[in-house]
Amino acid sequence: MFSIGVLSQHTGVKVPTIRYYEQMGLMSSPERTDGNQRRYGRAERERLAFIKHARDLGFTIEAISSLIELNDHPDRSCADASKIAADQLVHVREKIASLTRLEGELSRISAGCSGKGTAEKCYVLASLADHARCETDH
Amino acid sequence: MFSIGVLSQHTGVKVPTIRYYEQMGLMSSPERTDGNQRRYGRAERERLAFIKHARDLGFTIEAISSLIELNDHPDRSCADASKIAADQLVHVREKIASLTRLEGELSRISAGCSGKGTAEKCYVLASLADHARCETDH
DNA sequence: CTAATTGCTCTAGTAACTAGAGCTTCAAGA
DNA sequence: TCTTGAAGCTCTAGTTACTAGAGCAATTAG
Repeated sequence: MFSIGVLSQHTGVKVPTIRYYEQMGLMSSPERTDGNQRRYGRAERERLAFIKHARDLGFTIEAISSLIELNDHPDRSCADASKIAADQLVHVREKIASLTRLEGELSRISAGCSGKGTAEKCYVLASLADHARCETDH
Repeated sequence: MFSIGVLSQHTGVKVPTIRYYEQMGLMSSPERTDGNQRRYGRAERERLAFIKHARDLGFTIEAISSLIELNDHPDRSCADASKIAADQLVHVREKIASLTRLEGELSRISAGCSGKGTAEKCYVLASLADHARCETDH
């Protein structure tokens, strides 16, 4: 059994974040010492690693709740897990596409200004003021 | 002079968002009717269009404040505006890079599961439980 | 003149934490 | 055994950029 600080070091999840996950119901309430401090075991470390990995992949807390629920019931169909992962993939791809459009516009705007002139003739400011200068929708 | 609803329609910025921008100091307090309703003119519409365009490009409210400040002082150097745009470009590129890494991992994980088996053997769940299965850092 | 629409302010909620106050417990050395 | 400093506890509030809702007042079209 180890303390929340040790669990934090093992998993790379900050101490307040672990307590936050407990509050949100992602982690169940652990055992406590007589002095009311949390004590964790191997199972909890694995669950937290699962959560961290999913968060790193951009899953929401809500999605992770569903994934954990499934993980705790090995006999159920994994259709939901499959769908959650597929949805997240779509979400990430949409974000990449949208950011890539922004990147094009921004690099054009940024390249147009050396930063050595005055605000009056600044290409950055002029571009922001006049949407018609843009090449793509956004 | 037109109302906040008309300004909203002209710019595509929602009414509560316009009031929020005013509260945040991005928009200055407009004239009011005797009945205390906001009335806007051409200059305000242009400023709001500027703000919307910058928000669409992902600039923060704080960055937009600086950009507006510069826009209001045509004689100043545009070095700050240039830097803000360049920083934002870097930020967007970093995000794209990070999301692209996620996309690779997620598509691998998602492809490994048809959704037709049980949770026990689910590749999605197994992948989340075991970071060692991943090919890249994240 | 009336009714429907729009506007007003204020508070609280969203996601996923993070920071801080003020207090208690633990662990290791003297 | 005592002490002291680190770590832990709970609770509240702050972060970003809005969004939703309550309860009321003003405007405008017919």
